[in-house]
Amino acid sequence: MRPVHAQNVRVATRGTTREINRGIALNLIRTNQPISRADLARLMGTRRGAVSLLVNELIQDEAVFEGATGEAKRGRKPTFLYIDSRKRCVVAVDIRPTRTFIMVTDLMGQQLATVTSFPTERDPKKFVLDLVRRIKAILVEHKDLGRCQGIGVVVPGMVESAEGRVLLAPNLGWKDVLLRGPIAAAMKIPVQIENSGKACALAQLWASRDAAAPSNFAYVTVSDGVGVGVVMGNQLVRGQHNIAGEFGHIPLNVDGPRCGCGATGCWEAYVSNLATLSRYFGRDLRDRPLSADVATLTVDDLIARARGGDGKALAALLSTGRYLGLGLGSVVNAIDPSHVYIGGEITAAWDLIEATVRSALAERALTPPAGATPITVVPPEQYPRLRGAAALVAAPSFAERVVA
Amino acid sequence: MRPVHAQNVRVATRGTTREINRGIALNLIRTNQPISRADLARLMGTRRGAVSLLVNELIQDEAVFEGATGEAKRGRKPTFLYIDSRKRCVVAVDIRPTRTFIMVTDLMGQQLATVTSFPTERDPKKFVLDLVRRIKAILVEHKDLGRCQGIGVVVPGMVESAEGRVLLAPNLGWKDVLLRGPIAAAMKIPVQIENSGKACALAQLWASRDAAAPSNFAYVTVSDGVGVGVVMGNQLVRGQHNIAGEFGHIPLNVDGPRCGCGATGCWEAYVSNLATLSRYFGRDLRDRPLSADVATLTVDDLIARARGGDGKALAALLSTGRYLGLGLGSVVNAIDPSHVYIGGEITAAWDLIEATVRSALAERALTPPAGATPITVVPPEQYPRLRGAAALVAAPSFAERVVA
DNA sequence: CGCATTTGTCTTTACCGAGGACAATATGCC
DNA sequence: GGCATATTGTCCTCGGTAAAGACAAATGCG
Repeated sequence: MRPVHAQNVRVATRGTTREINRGIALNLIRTNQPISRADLARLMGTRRGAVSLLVNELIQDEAVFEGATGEAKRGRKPTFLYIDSRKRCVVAVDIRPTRTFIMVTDLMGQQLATVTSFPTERDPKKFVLDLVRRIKAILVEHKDLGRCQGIGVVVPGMVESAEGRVLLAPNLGWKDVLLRGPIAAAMKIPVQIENSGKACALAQLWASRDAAAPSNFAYVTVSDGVGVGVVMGNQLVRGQHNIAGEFGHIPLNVDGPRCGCGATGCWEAYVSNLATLSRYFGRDLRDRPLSADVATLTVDDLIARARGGDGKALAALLSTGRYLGLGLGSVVNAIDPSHVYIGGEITAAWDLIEATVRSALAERALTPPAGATPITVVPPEQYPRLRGAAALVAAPSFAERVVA
Repeated sequence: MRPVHAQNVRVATRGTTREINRGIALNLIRTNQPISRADLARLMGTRRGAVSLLVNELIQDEAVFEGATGEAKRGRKPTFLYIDSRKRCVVAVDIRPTRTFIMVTDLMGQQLATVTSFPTERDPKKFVLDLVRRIKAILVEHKDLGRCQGIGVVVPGMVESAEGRVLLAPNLGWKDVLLRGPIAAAMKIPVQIENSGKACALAQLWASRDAAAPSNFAYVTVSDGVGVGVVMGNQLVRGQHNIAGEFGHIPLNVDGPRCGCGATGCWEAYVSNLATLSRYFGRDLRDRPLSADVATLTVDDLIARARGGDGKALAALLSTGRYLGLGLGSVVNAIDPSHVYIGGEITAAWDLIEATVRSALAERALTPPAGATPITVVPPEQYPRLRGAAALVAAPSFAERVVA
């Protein structure tokens, strides 16, 4: 139920029907490829004749191509249709406090080359120069991947979309950094910047291949910070300033520890990697200088120690698990998702902490079904952030027309 | 950006263009009435001929009627079009812990008769009998209002939409109460049940008459409990189980006071009317038995005492104001609304607490613009809950067709 | 009264899906 | 191999719709 306003309206014209169906056909090919015209017609509930015209238009535009003929039990063999991602690629960039990662994918988000990484230069100007140089090198090296359609960049912080500006990324030490312009100018390719949580949610949304996939979900990334991407009604929630989903800075306790954002007792201050490690060492690691052993220990190491019998390590993880569950309670109560995805280093210890997380969530959820909201862990090997960065570029070309 | 799935798809047919434009025309008439066909054509950016056909169809269906001819500087005078709400009415019901309110409106949500109220019967079965009897009496008394199109009921609690079941309304003492079926069966009229916060948000959404009105906002009702209705992209956010927006049970402090929902430190436990009064009296009013003076004091009385110079009363209100602002910080961080509406008894003291609320909000908001999110107070005299109940019935008939 | 202006209707044209016919292609049974 | 059957993809006609513009009706002004 959505009211229509004068300035919003996009009146349907003679071509609107075609436009809508073209988008539907393209997306059904994307999610069901390989698929024949006849099957497409069945999925769409329309005539083969109509579908043929749509498909031929898509082929003309090089959005789709005809591949091999498929097999059929009886009758004429079908011609399979595929999204045409030949000779095109997308560069995905994941900026993280210590290292930055680059991956090349096709328009479907499939990885085309090995992931490379380099230390993150903290000075924004130097960083951009460094990044551009490395992307150019990769594209020259992989000329076979075709023309680069765009660059998607994810950042652990708040991003303003219109200008591609990083408003605030405490863990990077960036504030009000204009990223898109410089990169786009140097590369002469469209560039998209987005918060990592939102990008992961977008990738998850676009990875779904059937209607059974959740259409209301939250994607929670737990790393140096906590980012949450929210999808409602198959749409990424951005909010007024593109900073919706900052559940990481909703309090567990307003009288709690100070957080990098300036407030106190944020969820992030309880469950970030630094918070987990701080609990293990029994002191706040933000207080510098760090001793050498402390500085190099990672959450992965901590998990290894916990598995190796280190009781203190396990206790720190379980404590994080409990806070993670309590915060998930806030997410569930606020948006009532059908599913929650969790990414980040802590997921490697999921078998150790799941029960704790679940019971803490159930404590705060308002109804038993909400407390039992399914949780899926996304392992780092799937590169959720980089897939999200790729989706920033690839997804819009499949975007549905918004009516009215 | 929204992917299309096989089972979701609604392929555009020959009639889809018309269907879309019919909806647009109907909504433009609603938000701009009185309006002529020619003006409508200009708003829609289409030809008068096309609009005429649409409008005549709407007139045929009795959705729109031709009223008086308007004035024009030169040329032929236009025929004004209006939404046809003649001989139709909607019954709005607001169930609250102590009293239940009934109002009769037209399809535009305009009040048609005086608001009546009666004590809320706590036993659901008896309540339904009582309510049905009273609604029937009102409809008999006001035969001139025309045929009742439906009954909208708002409840301070979580509502399951499919069956019209109240899942949990702690302040009413209701749990898993089937409301819609019994009322609909007795009245033989469609009945809609909804959470009061969601309904208020819906009414606010539908009351907007131009595109400048916020399309992302939160409506916070602070009374016996705290309800929040969230609108994103001109659409009410319901979530998977229709319990999205329960910010009232997001913690300010997980180690805080016990809340009616079973958890601890919920926002509601800090800012509900009972919490405010408890602070004033210096003890938890949920602990019975109540002494006579305590039981009858309302928040309105407390505000009067504060204005009369009662320092303790003012302190209690300011304390509530601070917690209100901290909780609003969570709302702002989670959904980044362009606007926040606040309703409830506490709004009568807005001039006393606004500064406190705003500074607490700014403390927790992540960016200065987010901290400065506009807040509008909706006074009780506008009957926001009853307008929301009416919108439950009236809004769907103007609902936009959802494509794909 | 004649002219300009505006409204609302009507006619023609073009676009597109619905429906169905049809050729091409493949399998299985005789 | 020949024939019936099934399936795919194309083609043609029909009906619904907006686009474009002509036109009559209504109104004010000189």
